[in-house]
Amino acid sequence: MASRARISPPSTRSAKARPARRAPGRYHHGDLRRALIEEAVLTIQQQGVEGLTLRSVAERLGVSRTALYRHYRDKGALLAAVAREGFRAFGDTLAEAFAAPGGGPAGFQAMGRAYVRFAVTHPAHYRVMFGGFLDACNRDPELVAEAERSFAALTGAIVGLQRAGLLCPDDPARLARHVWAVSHGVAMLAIDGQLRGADPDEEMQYAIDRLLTGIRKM
Amino acid sequence: MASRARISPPSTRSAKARPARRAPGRYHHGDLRRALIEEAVLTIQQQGVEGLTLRSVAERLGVSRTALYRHYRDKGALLAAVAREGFRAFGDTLAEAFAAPGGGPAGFQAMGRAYVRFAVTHPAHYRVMFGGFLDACNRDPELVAEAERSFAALTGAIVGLQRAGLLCPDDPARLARHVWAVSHGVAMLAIDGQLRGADPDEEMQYAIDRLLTGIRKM
DNA sequence: GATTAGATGTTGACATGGTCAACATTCAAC
DNA sequence: GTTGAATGTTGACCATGTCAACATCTAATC
Repeated sequence: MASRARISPPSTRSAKARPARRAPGRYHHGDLRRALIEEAVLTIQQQGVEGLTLRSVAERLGVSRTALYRHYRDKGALLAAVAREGFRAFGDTLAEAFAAPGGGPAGFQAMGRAYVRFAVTHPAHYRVMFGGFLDACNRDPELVAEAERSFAALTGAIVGLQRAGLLCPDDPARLARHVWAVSHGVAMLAIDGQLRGADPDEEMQYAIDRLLTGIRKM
Repeated sequence: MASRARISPPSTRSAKARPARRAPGRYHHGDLRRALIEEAVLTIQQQGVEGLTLRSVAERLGVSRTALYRHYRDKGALLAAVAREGFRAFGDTLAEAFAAPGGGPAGFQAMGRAYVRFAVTHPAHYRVMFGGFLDACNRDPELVAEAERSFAALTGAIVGLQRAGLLCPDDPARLARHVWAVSHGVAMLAIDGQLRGADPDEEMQYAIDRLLTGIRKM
């Protein structure tokens, strides 16, 4: 049950999960690499990806504006790091949600709910992960690998249900793309505030039900 | 069958749909307001929304960098205009697709296909429309009205199918949100190039089929 | 046709932001 | 302690959005 990756691991930091500023009087920060990601995430949550500036991140961490370049090639690399961390936590979340009820149909549904819940809980990560802010050059292999792992979790669950005779026998990859599209659609609308007041959790539960049984009148 | 709004009306321009540059020697452009939108769309298609700069748009139109401000309050207003035009064409496209086969189930399916086709054909518009690039302040009433009209086209189609006893009797607005989420998910994955080589049209047709009948084994 | 007000477009300037080059400080291994 | 690598700083440059002041054109009026 222990997760492999937590986005904000419980640490000695304040309850607000504020990234560590450099201790006063010290020249080195200590863990600037990590603090940069955390502060970037915070900023994105507050002001959106477009509102993210390296200078404000540096200032908030009490560090000069170019200190970042010792750890990331450029702004895109920082965003890629955010995305990579996001995919790692995302994959873990999906896998855990599926495994918790012992897999099977309950696990499948739990995974769907966890998908949207992750997006709503970590909109900054989700937006960077899927918002197309990453240049092709910034899609480092590690990032792609993490993304593949997330997708594999979904495909695996589908294959399991098919073996149990609970899902139609279409190509698992095809089914997975469809399930992903549905989840992605709900997630995007939810974090873009376009659900017209509907509750994201309930919206996704409805989507899962309709996903399984369809909307045609029986 | 005549559409109320075409995104690129057939005009005297070249086949490349290049927006008109200012005629050499002339002080006024003639229709800068419209040319700005077209050039913005072109740029977004080529370089993404983040790659859009007012200066390059102006330069491409052979106009000074601040000429834009005689027609739009700021960059956001230009994007809002792009979105508004997009929603107008989008609503028309959906309505036409539904009406062409005489409505009913065939119209519903056609509308779904048209949804994704629009996104794939006009990714720049679609991204601006749904990508969250519009500030709340830029959501002018006209834009919201056009968006509502698009959504109403979908809801209307659903109500029709319900009356014909072809769809489950859930709240039409709820059903519409679900159908929209599915379509939006496929569309976003398609224009983000995340369909792993799958054909968007076929992907959407599959989604429609599963949307109607579900993925559970019969 | 001359006048003139409003529409349209231009130039110069400024603030913000990403990034590079050169330099400073600290840490860690010897 | 010495020293090379890691880490951080300062100054500068360029691109971009935007404002203020000015220039030019169009169209309506006399």
